[in-house]
Amino acid sequence: MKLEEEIKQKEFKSEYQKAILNVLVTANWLESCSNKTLKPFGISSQQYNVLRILKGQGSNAISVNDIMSRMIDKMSNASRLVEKLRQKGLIERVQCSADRRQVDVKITKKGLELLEKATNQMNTLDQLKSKITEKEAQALNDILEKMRI
Amino acid sequence: MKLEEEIKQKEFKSEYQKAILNVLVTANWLESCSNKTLKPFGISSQQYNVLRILKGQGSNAISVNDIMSRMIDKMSNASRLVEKLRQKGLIERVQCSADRRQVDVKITKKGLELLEKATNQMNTLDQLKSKITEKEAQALNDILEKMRI
DNA sequence: CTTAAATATATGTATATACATTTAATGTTA
DNA sequence: TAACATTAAATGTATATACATATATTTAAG
Repeated sequence: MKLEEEIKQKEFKSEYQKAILNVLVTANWLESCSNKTLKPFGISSQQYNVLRILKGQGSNAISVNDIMSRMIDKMSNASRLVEKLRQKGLIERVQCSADRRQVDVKITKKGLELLEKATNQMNTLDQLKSKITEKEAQALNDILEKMRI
Repeated sequence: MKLEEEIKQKEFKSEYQKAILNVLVTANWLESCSNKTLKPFGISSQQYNVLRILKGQGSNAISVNDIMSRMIDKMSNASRLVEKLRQKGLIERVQCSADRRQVDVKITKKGLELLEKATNQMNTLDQLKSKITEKEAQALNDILEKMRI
Protein backbone atom coordinates (compact mmCIF):
# COMPACT_ATOMS: atom_id res chain seq x y z
CA MET A 1 0.00 0.00 0.00
CA LYS A 2 1.23 3.43 -0.94
CA LEU A 3 2.60 5.58 1.83
CA GLU A 4 0.54 8.49 0.53
CA GLU A 5 -2.67 6.63 1.31
CA GLU A 6 -1.39 5.06 4.49
CA ILE A 7 -0.78 8.36 6.25
CA LYS A 8 -2.83 10.61 3.95
CA GLN A 9 0.04 12.87 3.10
CA LYS A 10 0.39 14.06 -0.46
CA GLU A 11 3.88 15.40 -0.61
CA PHE A 12 7.16 14.42 0.93
CA LYS A 13 10.40 16.34 1.19
CA SER A 14 12.39 13.62 -0.52
CA GLU A 15 12.70 9.91 -1.15
CA TYR A 16 14.76 9.87 2.02
CA GLN A 17 11.94 11.22 4.13
CA LYS A 18 9.58 8.71 2.53
CA ALA A 19 12.04 5.93 3.31
CA ILE A 20 12.06 6.77 7.00
CA LEU A 21 8.28 6.97 7.16
CA ASN A 22 7.89 3.79 5.11
CA VAL A 23 10.11 1.82 7.45
CA LEU A 24 8.13 3.04 10.46
CA VAL A 25 4.76 2.37 8.86
CA THR A 26 5.80 -1.09 7.67
CA ALA A 27 7.16 -2.10 11.06
CA ASN A 28 3.93 -0.97 12.62
CA TRP A 29 1.95 -2.97 10.15
CA LEU A 30 4.04 -6.10 10.73
CA GLU A 31 3.75 -5.73 14.48
CA SER A 32 0.03 -5.32 14.23
CA CYS A 33 -0.31 -8.47 12.09
CA SER A 34 1.72 -10.46 14.61
CA ASN A 35 -0.26 -9.23 17.56
CA LYS A 36 -3.50 -10.20 15.87
CA THR A 37 -2.22 -13.72 15.22
CA LEU A 38 -0.83 -14.11 18.72
CA LYS A 39 -3.85 -12.78 20.56
CA PRO A 40 -5.67 -16.17 20.71
CA PHE A 41 -2.55 -17.64 22.30
CA GLY A 42 -2.57 -15.04 25.04
CA ILE A 43 0.90 -13.67 24.35
CA SER A 44 2.22 -10.42 22.91
CA SER A 45 4.70 -10.24 20.05
CA GLN A 46 7.44 -9.34 22.53
CA GLN A 47 6.65 -12.41 24.59
CA TYR A 48 6.64 -14.49 21.40
CA ASN A 49 10.04 -13.06 20.55
CA VAL A 50 11.39 -14.12 23.96
CA LEU A 51 10.01 -17.63 23.54
CA ARG A 52 11.70 -17.93 20.14
CA ILE A 53 15.00 -16.78 21.57
CA LEU A 54 14.72 -19.41 24.31
CA LYS A 55 13.82 -22.11 21.82
CA GLY A 56 16.87 -21.12 19.79
CA GLN A 57 19.00 -22.06 22.80
CA GLY A 58 17.75 -25.62 22.71
CA SER A 59 17.89 -27.11 26.17
CA ASN A 60 20.38 -24.54 27.44
CA ALA A 61 19.18 -21.96 29.89
CA ILE A 62 20.21 -18.38 29.24
CA SER A 63 20.28 -15.27 31.38
CA VAL A 64 17.92 -12.33 31.22
CA ASN A 65 20.81 -10.29 29.89
CA ASP A 66 21.35 -12.71 27.02
CA ILE A 67 17.67 -12.49 26.19
CA MET A 68 17.87 -8.73 26.19
CA SER A 69 20.78 -8.64 23.78
CA ARG A 70 18.88 -10.86 21.36
CA MET A 71 15.61 -8.96 21.42
CA ILE A 72 14.31 -7.00 18.47
CA ASP A 73 12.84 -4.30 20.63
CA LYS A 74 15.25 -2.37 22.71
CA MET A 75 16.16 -3.59 26.10
CA SER A 76 14.95 -2.45 29.48
CA ASN A 77 12.19 -4.69 30.67
CA ALA A 78 13.18 -8.18 29.67
CA SER A 79 12.91 -9.16 33.31
CA ARG A 80 9.27 -8.12 33.41
CA LEU A 81 8.51 -9.99 30.18
CA VAL A 82 10.20 -13.08 31.59
CA GLU A 83 8.11 -12.80 34.75
CA LYS A 84 4.91 -12.63 32.69
CA LEU A 85 5.90 -15.74 30.77
CA ARG A 86 6.74 -17.52 34.02
CA GLN A 87 3.32 -16.73 35.41
CA LYS A 88 1.84 -18.40 32.36
CA GLY A 89 4.01 -21.46 32.86
CA LEU A 90 5.73 -20.98 29.51
CA ILE A 91 9.23 -20.60 30.95
CA GLU A 92 11.15 -21.56 34.07
CA ARG A 93 13.46 -19.35 36.09
CA VAL A 94 16.23 -20.73 38.25
CA GLN A 95 18.85 -18.76 40.12
CA CYS A 96 22.24 -19.53 38.63
CA SER A 97 24.47 -21.24 41.17
CA ALA A 98 27.74 -20.07 39.59
CA ASP A 99 26.68 -16.45 39.69
CA ARG A 100 23.86 -15.82 42.08
CA ARG A 101 23.02 -12.49 40.47
CA GLN A 102 22.08 -14.29 37.32
CA VAL A 103 18.80 -15.99 36.55
CA ASP A 104 18.79 -18.94 34.19
CA VAL A 105 15.77 -18.91 31.97
CA LYS A 106 14.53 -21.92 30.04
CA ILE A 107 11.45 -22.61 27.95
CA THR A 108 9.05 -25.25 29.32
CA LYS A 109 7.31 -28.05 27.45
CA LYS A 110 4.12 -26.01 27.61
CA GLY A 111 6.04 -23.05 26.19
CA LEU A 112 7.43 -25.09 23.34
CA GLU A 113 4.00 -26.46 22.47
CA LEU A 114 2.40 -23.03 22.46
CA LEU A 115 5.29 -21.64 20.44
CA GLU A 116 4.90 -24.31 17.79
CA LYS A 117 1.18 -23.78 17.44
CA ALA A 118 1.63 -20.02 17.29
CA THR A 119 4.44 -20.25 14.75
CA ASN A 120 2.22 -22.32 12.47
CA GLN A 121 -0.23 -19.44 12.44
CA MET A 122 2.41 -16.79 11.78
CA ASN A 123 2.05 -16.69 8.06
CA THR A 124 3.49 -13.25 7.44
CA LEU A 125 6.61 -14.91 6.15
CA ASP A 126 4.86 -17.14 3.63
CA GLN A 127 2.72 -14.25 2.48
CA LEU A 128 5.78 -12.13 1.96
CA LYS A 129 7.14 -14.66 -0.51
CA SER A 130 4.25 -13.98 -2.83
CA LYS A 131 4.72 -10.23 -2.59
CA ILE A 132 8.40 -9.64 -3.18
CA THR A 133 11.13 -11.68 -4.88
CA GLU A 134 14.12 -13.09 -3.08
CA LYS A 135 16.31 -10.52 -4.81
CA GLU A 136 14.11 -7.75 -3.51
CA ALA A 137 14.31 -9.20 -0.01
CA GLN A 138 18.09 -9.21 -0.32
CA ALA A 139 18.15 -5.64 -1.61
CA LEU A 140 15.91 -4.61 1.27
CA ASN A 141 18.27 -6.21 3.77
CA ASP A 142 21.30 -4.54 2.24
CA ILE A 143 19.75 -1.09 2.24
CA LEU A 144 18.35 -1.34 5.76
CA GLU A 145 21.71 -2.46 7.08
CA LYS A 146 23.40 0.47 5.39
CA MET A 147 20.88 2.80 7.01
CA ARG A 148 21.83 1.64 10.47
CA ILE A 149 25.54 2.37 10.23
CA MET B 1 24.88 -2.62 11.19
CA LYS B 2 24.43 -6.26 10.36
CA LEU B 3 21.28 -7.92 11.60
CA GLU B 4 23.36 -10.86 12.84
CA GLU B 5 25.17 -8.62 15.30
CA GLU B 6 22.14 -6.57 16.14
CA ILE B 7 20.14 -9.49 17.51
CA LYS B 8 23.01 -11.98 17.94
CA GLN B 9 21.45 -14.59 15.72
CA LYS B 10 23.71 -16.48 13.35
CA GLU B 11 21.30 -18.12 10.99
CA PHE B 12 18.05 -17.13 9.43
CA LYS B 13 15.45 -19.22 7.63
CA SER B 14 15.59 -17.07 4.52
CA GLU B 15 16.16 -13.60 3.15
CA TYR B 16 12.45 -13.11 3.76
CA GLN B 17 12.73 -13.76 7.45
CA LYS B 18 15.73 -11.45 7.62
CA ALA B 19 13.73 -8.79 5.80
CA ILE B 20 10.98 -8.86 8.38
CA LEU B 21 13.42 -8.71 11.27
CA ASN B 22 15.46 -5.99 9.58
CA VAL B 23 12.40 -3.78 9.13
CA LEU B 24 11.47 -4.20 12.79
CA VAL B 25 15.01 -3.57 14.03
CA THR B 26 15.45 -0.52 11.81
CA ALA B 27 12.15 1.01 12.87
CA ASN B 28 13.12 0.50 16.46
CA TRP B 29 16.44 2.14 15.87
CA LEU B 30 14.85 5.13 14.12
CA GLU B 31 12.29 5.53 16.86
CA SER B 32 14.98 5.41 19.49
CA CYS B 33 17.03 8.11 17.69
CA SER B 34 13.98 10.37 17.48
CA ASN B 35 13.10 9.93 21.12
CA LYS B 36 16.61 10.84 22.15
CA THR B 37 16.52 14.01 20.08
CA LEU B 38 13.07 14.97 21.31
CA LYS B 39 13.67 14.32 24.97
CA PRO B 40 15.10 17.81 25.70
CA PHE B 41 11.94 19.29 24.19
CA GLY B 42 9.74 17.28 26.54
CA ILE B 43 7.76 15.49 23.85
CA SER B 44 7.65 11.92 22.60
CA SER B 45 7.98 10.95 18.95
CA GLN B 46 4.25 10.32 18.79
CA GLN B 47 3.56 13.78 20.11
CA TYR B 48 6.03 15.18 17.58
CA ASN B 49 4.19 13.33 14.85
CA VAL B 50 0.90 14.89 15.93
CA LEU B 51 2.43 18.37 15.93
CA ARG B 52 3.76 17.83 12.40
CA ILE B 53 0.37 16.69 11.20
CA LEU B 54 -1.21 19.80 12.67
CA LYS B 55 1.43 22.04 11.12
CA GLY B 56 0.72 20.37 7.78
CA GLN B 57 -2.84 21.67 8.02
CA GLY B 58 -1.64 25.26 8.14
CA SER B 59 -4.12 27.38 10.01
CA ASN B 60 -6.95 24.88 9.57
CA ALA B 61 -8.12 22.98 12.59
CA ILE B 62 -8.64 19.25 12.16
CA SER B 63 -10.49 16.62 14.16
CA VAL B 64 -8.99 13.96 16.38
CA ASN B 65 -10.16 11.43 13.82
CA ASP B 66 -8.26 13.17 11.05
CA ILE B 67 -5.15 13.17 13.18
CA MET B 68 -5.59 9.45 13.80
CA SER B 69 -5.82 8.63 10.13
CA ARG B 70 -2.60 10.51 9.44
CA MET B 71 -0.57 9.01 12.23
CA ILE B 72 2.30 6.62 11.61
CA ASP B 73 1.53 4.54 14.63
CA LYS B 74 -1.80 2.90 14.63
CA MET B 75 -4.75 4.70 15.97
CA SER B 76 -6.43 4.35 19.30
CA ASN B 77 -5.24 6.97 21.66
CA ALA B 78 -4.93 10.09 19.60
CA SER B 79 -7.29 11.78 22.02
CA ARG B 80 -4.96 11.12 24.93
CA LEU B 81 -1.96 12.38 22.96
CA VAL B 82 -3.89 15.51 22.06
CA GLU B 83 -4.75 16.04 25.70
CA LYS B 84 -1.09 15.78 26.69
CA LEU B 85 -0.14 18.34 24.05
CA ARG B 86 -2.92 20.63 25.22
CA GLN B 87 -1.64 20.47 28.79
CA LYS B 88 1.72 21.63 27.49
CA GLY B 89 0.09 24.52 25.63
CA LEU B 90 1.30 23.21 22.26
CA ILE B 91 -2.17 22.82 20.77
CA GLU B 92 -5.65 24.16 21.22
CA ARG B 93 -8.88 22.20 21.33
CA VAL B 94 -12.24 23.70 20.46
CA GLN B 95 -15.54 21.91 20.21
CA CYS B 96 -16.72 22.02 16.61
CA SER B 97 -19.96 23.94 16.31
CA ALA B 98 -21.13 22.18 13.15
CA ASP B 99 -20.80 18.76 14.73
CA ARG B 100 -20.64 18.89 18.47
CA ARG B 101 -19.15 15.41 18.71
CA GLN B 102 -16.07 16.66 16.97
CA VAL B 103 -13.16 18.50 18.48
CA ASP B 104 -11.18 20.91 16.33
CA VAL B 105 -7.52 20.74 17.06
CA LYS B 106 -5.03 23.42 16.08
CA ILE B 107 -1.36 23.95 16.77
CA THR B 108 -0.48 27.03 18.88
CA LYS B 109 2.29 29.55 18.33
CA LYS B 110 4.19 27.90 21.15
CA GLY B 111 3.68 24.54 19.45
CA LEU B 112 4.96 25.85 16.13
CA GLU B 113 8.03 27.32 17.76
CA LEU B 114 8.86 24.12 19.61
CA LEU B 115 8.25 22.09 16.46
CA GLU B 116 10.64 24.22 14.46
CA LYS B 117 13.39 23.96 17.04
CA ALA B 118 12.89 20.23 17.38
CA THR B 119 12.84 19.70 13.62
CA ASN B 120 16.18 21.47 13.31
CA GLN B 121 17.64 18.89 15.65
CA MET B 122 16.10 15.92 13.85
CA ASN B 123 19.05 15.12 11.68
CA THR B 124 18.24 11.50 10.90
CA LEU B 125 17.19 12.60 7.48
CA ASP B 126 20.40 14.43 6.65
CA GLN B 127 22.46 11.58 8.02
CA LEU B 128 20.54 9.13 5.86
CA LYS B 129 21.63 11.00 2.75
CA SER B 130 25.21 10.12 3.46
CA LYS B 131 24.41 6.46 4.02
CA ILE B 132 22.26 5.46 1.06
CA THR B 133 21.82 6.89 -2.42
CA GLU B 134 18.58 8.36 -3.68
CA LYS B 135 18.10 5.32 -5.91
CA GLU B 136 18.44 3.06 -2.92
CA ALA B 137 15.89 5.14 -1.04
CA GLN B 138 13.54 4.77 -3.99
CA ALA B 139 14.12 1.02 -4.16
CA LEU B 140 13.48 0.77 -0.44
CA ASN B 141 10.19 2.63 -0.81
CA ASP B 142 9.08 0.42 -3.69
CA ILE B 143 9.85 -2.80 -1.89
CA LEU B 144 8.27 -1.76 1.40
CA GLU B 145 5.12 -0.67 -0.38
CA LYS B 146 4.92 -4.02 -2.13
CA MET B 147 5.29 -5.75 1.21
CA ARG B 148 2.23 -4.02 2.60
CA ILE B 149 -0.18 -5.08 -0.12
C1' DC C 1 40.99 -8.27 53.60
C1' DT C 2 38.41 -4.15 52.78
C1' DT C 3 36.63 -0.80 49.86
C1' DA C 4 35.24 0.61 45.47
C1' DA C 5 33.71 -0.49 40.79
C1' DA C 6 31.16 -3.30 37.82
C1' DT C 7 27.50 -6.46 36.71
C1' DA C 8 22.73 -8.85 36.72
C1' DT C 9 18.38 -8.20 37.67
C1' DA C 10 14.39 -5.84 39.63
C1' DT C 11 11.50 -1.90 40.42
C1' DG C 12 9.32 2.87 40.13
C1' DT C 13 7.33 6.31 37.22
C1' DA C 14 5.71 8.33 33.13
C1' DT C 15 4.21 7.44 28.68
C1' DA C 16 2.37 4.72 24.84
C1' DT C 17 -0.30 0.93 22.58
C1' DA C 18 -4.23 -2.29 21.79
C1' DC C 19 -8.60 -3.35 22.28
C1' DA C 20 -13.10 -3.02 24.28
C1' DT C 21 -16.49 -0.24 26.06
C1' DT C 22 -18.90 4.11 27.08
C1' DT C 23 -20.95 8.55 26.18
C1' DA C 24 -22.77 11.98 23.41
C1' DA C 25 -24.29 13.64 19.08
C1' DT C 26 -25.89 12.88 14.55
C1' DG C 27 -28.17 10.17 10.68
C1' DT C 28 -31.50 7.06 8.93
C1' DT C 29 -35.68 4.90 8.38
C1' DA C 30 -40.04 2.89 9.29
C1' DT D 1 -41.15 11.40 15.36
C1' DA D 2 -39.46 7.28 17.71
C1' DA D 3 -36.16 3.59 17.39
C1' DC D 4 -31.97 2.13 15.80
C1' DA D 5 -27.53 2.54 13.70
C1' DT D 6 -23.46 5.20 13.08
C1' DT D 7 -19.90 8.30 14.26
C1' DA D 8 -16.48 11.15 17.26
C1' DA D 9 -14.22 11.19 21.12
C1' DA D 10 -13.12 9.64 25.75
C1' DT D 11 -12.09 6.12 29.08
C1' DG D 12 -10.79 1.58 31.36
C1' DT D 13 -7.61 -2.18 31.52
C1' DA D 14 -3.69 -4.78 30.41
C1' DT D 15 0.65 -4.60 28.47
C1' DA D 16 4.95 -2.50 26.80
C1' DT D 17 8.73 1.02 26.56
C1' DA D 18 12.21 4.33 28.33
C1' DC D 19 14.85 5.85 31.65
C1' DA D 20 16.44 6.21 36.29
C1' DT D 21 17.38 4.07 40.30
C1' DA D 22 17.75 0.26 43.76
C1' DT D 23 19.51 -4.20 45.38
C1' DA D 24 22.39 -8.02 45.48
C1' DT D 25 26.46 -10.15 44.07
C1' DT D 26 30.87 -10.48 42.08
C1' DT D 27 35.31 -8.54 40.62
C1' DA D 28 39.19 -5.61 41.05
C1' DA D 29 42.40 -2.53 43.47
C1' DG D 30 44.81 -0.89 47.20
